[in-house]
Amino acid sequence: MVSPAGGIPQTPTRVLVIDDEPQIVRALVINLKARKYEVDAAHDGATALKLAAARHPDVVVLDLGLPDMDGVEVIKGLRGWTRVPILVLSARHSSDEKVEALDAGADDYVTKPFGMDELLARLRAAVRRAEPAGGEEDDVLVETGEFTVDLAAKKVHRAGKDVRLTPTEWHLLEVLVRNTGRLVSQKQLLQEVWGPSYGTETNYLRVYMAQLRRKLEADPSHPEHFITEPGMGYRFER
Amino acid sequence: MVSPAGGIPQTPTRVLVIDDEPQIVRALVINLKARKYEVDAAHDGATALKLAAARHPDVVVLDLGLPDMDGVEVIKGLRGWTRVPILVLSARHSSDEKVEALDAGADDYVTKPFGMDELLARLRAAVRRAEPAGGEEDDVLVETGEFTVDLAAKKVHRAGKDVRLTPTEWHLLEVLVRNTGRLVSQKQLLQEVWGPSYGTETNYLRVYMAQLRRKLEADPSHPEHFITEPGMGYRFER
DNA sequence: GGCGTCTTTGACGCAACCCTGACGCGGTGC
DNA sequence: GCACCGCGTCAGGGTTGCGTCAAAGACGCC
Repeated sequence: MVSPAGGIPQTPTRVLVIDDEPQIVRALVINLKARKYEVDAAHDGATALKLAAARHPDVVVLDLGLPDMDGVEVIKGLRGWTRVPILVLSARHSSDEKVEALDAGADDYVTKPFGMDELLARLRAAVRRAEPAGGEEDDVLVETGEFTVDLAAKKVHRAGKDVRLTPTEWHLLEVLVRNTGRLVSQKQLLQEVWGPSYGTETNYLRVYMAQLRRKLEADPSHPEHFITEPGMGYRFER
Repeated sequence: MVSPAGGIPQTPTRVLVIDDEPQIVRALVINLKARKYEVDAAHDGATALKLAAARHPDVVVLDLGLPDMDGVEVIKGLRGWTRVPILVLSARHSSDEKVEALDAGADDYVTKPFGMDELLARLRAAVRRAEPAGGEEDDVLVETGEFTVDLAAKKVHRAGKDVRLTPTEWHLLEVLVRNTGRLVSQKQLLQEVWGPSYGTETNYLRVYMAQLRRKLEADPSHPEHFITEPGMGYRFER
């Protein structure tokens, strides 16, 4: 229900469908594309392995009954180099087959005929748990010429040292940095930092903007990064 | 059949079984213990949530039909603070139920009656993929100028000797070290160490941080590694 | 059943943070 | 040219949060 971790526009999830029955592939592709997945399809194991290597899918849906090789071999082939979630489809209900596939490295096993809703739900579950735990750590680093803001670690670095910020200072900085280059209205700042019932206490802003500038700007009285837009709000520029 | 990933003598995998039918619980417990799993059992949702918080299982087996609360609520209760794999058991075959449980955060869904072999295979799959990705051995040893933390062996070494830590002290240290350099909020620390229902008892933190510092810092009253960020949380620095 | 260890709880001093009010300055509009 | 409004700056005081210590309660072990 919620887009994972942050409001960044997510790149679409890439699915690799491996099945030799055209009607199943068609049904899957239609349903997946309707839900904004990006879909590749393969009809045999060899192509599947090549496609997986080339496209690096986020999740694999694999039918065990392939013309050219055993499905379990495909699983092992994938597991040799990737931990991508593998969702196995199969007509076989036998317990042994399931155990074999799962122990070879499959993540889930669905027997045909399957309900599309259930399959999609299992797919969502597989993708969800493959998401990185907490640490993204890549783009959370915002740098300017004078200081660096690490949004994940909640750290500010400047001139080789860590800068100590109070909770309110940090909160204010965070809102501004998350809107780098954009104007943030005074009301929005007040409500995000001090709570929804605040909206007019612009003196708070003045005091705390001054603190931020004093701690981060080279020349606090002539700010280059924390820009005042008179009557409107503030803007953070890198 | 194979001890998961690596030759390190593994601590046993801890399973939490939640089911109100005694015979199912018995069957599961017997089979799991025979395979060297460590097993806890709960017969209702409330005890289950408490047990999960207290014992931190590596995987949860959850029957949706509980006497005191909806199984989906148990899933949500767990997902509020942990990503532990959840394997759902249910007598319901309905597709909607499956979708609801999976989307609430379950990892797998098995309908009763189930084959024990299959269940165990699915359990192995769930535990396997929850393991940390390939890069072990990098972070299991964290060294500072004064002491060394071995996350795998659960040991702390300092000045040529092992430092004795109580379970709570260790748990707190572990959370901090796994987030080296990052700020960890008081709420997150409390919930990870004491359980999801704790979030405001910051006095616990104060007491245990003091213990850690006394045991590990050169000058406990001027800590260099366990840094307080007033009003926000704590941070471990190497 | 007694003992030791670990956890929880309370009280106290101190430092840090947040709020508040006063003042000066520059720009805008009348 | 003057008054007004919005912004930046500074310093003081109330409040909160943190570190420390000590003692009681809970738990497991022998």
